[in-house]
Amino acid sequence: MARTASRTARERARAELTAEIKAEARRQLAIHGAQQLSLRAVARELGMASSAIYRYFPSRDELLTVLIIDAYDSLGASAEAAERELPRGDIRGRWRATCRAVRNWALAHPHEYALIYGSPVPGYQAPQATITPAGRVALVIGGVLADACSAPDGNAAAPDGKAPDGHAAAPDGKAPDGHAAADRAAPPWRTSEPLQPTLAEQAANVAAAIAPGVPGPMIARALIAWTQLFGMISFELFRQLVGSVDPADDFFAYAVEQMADFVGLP
Amino acid sequence: MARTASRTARERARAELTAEIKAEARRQLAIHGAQQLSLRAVARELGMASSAIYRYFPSRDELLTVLIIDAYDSLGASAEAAERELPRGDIRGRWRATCRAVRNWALAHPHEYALIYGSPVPGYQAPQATITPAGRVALVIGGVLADACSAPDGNAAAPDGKAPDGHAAAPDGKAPDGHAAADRAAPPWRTSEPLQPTLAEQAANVAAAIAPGVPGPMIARALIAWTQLFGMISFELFRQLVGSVDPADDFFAYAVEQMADFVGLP
DNA sequence: TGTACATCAGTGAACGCGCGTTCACTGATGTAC
DNA sequence: TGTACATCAGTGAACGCGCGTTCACTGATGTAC
Repeated sequence: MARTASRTARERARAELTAEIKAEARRQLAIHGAQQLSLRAVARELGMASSAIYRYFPSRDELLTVLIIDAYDSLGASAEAAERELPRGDIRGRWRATCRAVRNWALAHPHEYALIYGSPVPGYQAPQATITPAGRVALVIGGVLADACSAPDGNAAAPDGKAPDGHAAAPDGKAPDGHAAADRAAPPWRTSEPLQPTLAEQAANVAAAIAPGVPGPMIARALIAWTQLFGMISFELFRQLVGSVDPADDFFAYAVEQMADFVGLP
Repeated sequence: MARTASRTARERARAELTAEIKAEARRQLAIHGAQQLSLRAVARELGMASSAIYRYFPSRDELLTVLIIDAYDSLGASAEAAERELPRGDIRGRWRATCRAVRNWALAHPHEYALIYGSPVPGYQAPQATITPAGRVALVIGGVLADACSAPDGNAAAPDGKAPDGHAAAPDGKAPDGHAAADRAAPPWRTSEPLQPTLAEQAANVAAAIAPGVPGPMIARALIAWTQLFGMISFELFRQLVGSVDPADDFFAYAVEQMADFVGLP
């Protein structure tokens, strides 16, 4: 008992310092960018010898990798938490919440966003360990798409047996939030041209990985919306919208609804 | 005469070396990225003393600025050249050509693309001189939008007096390239909700700057397509599509057509 | 055309700096008996 | 509970490196008369 207590005491000290190093590294990131992340500067700021960092991270690149994984996980957790709060049947609400969570996280952590979605650090090869955390947001979106397809106005029953709430068509043929009911009657991806073979195969692979049961054209449109979402956020963060739609709040909200329509979400 | 000749001789030598320095700097950019761009390395590679560079560029940041301006100009010139080749009436062809030119340029000059559309270099503030070249592609797109609105199936006469060629509706109610004629009868931005006040104002400003006469909702949709285009290219270049739609050629072509429909181009 | 002078390109040494990483070391913390 | 030993965190000096920028200089090119 005393043994485990003291062992965990040392381990806890270690965990705390590891966290402090990461926190300071993130702070440096915010000031100087990923490529200038300096172990010496981190150590200096923490009041310890630069060589001490090597007790916690074997090299600068390892520290960078951990920061990348943490960033993906932090973003993924935000998106998951936001999406989880909505009733399963509120497909559009879940889409909206996910998009907003991504943007809010990006605005709150601009340099961590740049670290994972900006230009890659030259000479740095992202290791295997980043793949799973990098996919978390995509998985959330995939779930929304899958539920959209298996919802009552789709082609199968909702998996959780709940009816989608708050989205019955209004008597004037418009949804309560003002979207054309025609979108619901004939999802856009049903009326557009079929996909080219290569794209169809890629879409099928994506569906198998994150959105089982979702037809190819809807996946293809969702991929367009996906690149739009991150393109818009990147432009906002990297000051490419200054002079046009800056501040971008209204534009963002508009784009999220338009893309929901475009993908064919109810 | 002899005086001007000899003066231009020296000036030409200067111009040539300036170009060589920029070329070598671009090569370094491709290997190490913008932040690691080193005047010493450039000089070394050119076989001259590092101090000699200062006869041509007053500082590292000035060199970076010139590279950025060159990159915007090179991209802009590509887009303009590609778009210019198509008949004015072929709105969708011009849109397509512009999008393709942007992607092709990005694939051919990935590090220059990263320099202008990647994460900003920390501590580097883009000077005034970059603004005009940065807007060239946007101007091309603006022209396409403006012509789309003043075309015969729009609400005014084509400004150059030429009728759009090759885009008469086919008898089956489909356009020759398979897009639903409904798009043409009622452009999507006519049926969607009105814009929020802030967004409407921003759209009006954008229209005034690059696409006179284009209605706000079409501008807003074009801005969505704009961010989609660059988001897609950035994801392709920054290896964010690996595992889904990589290679991205088919996906790109698909997205370009879908976005043309989305914006409401004939 | 020839000479005296001014301009300019390019040199090489030096400045002061920060970096990642290694290494032999000191002390404190934890473990086994 | 106390002692002998092993493990581990943290130190400080040193390694070799590359960087941006300055400066006094040499020699070639251009200019004025």
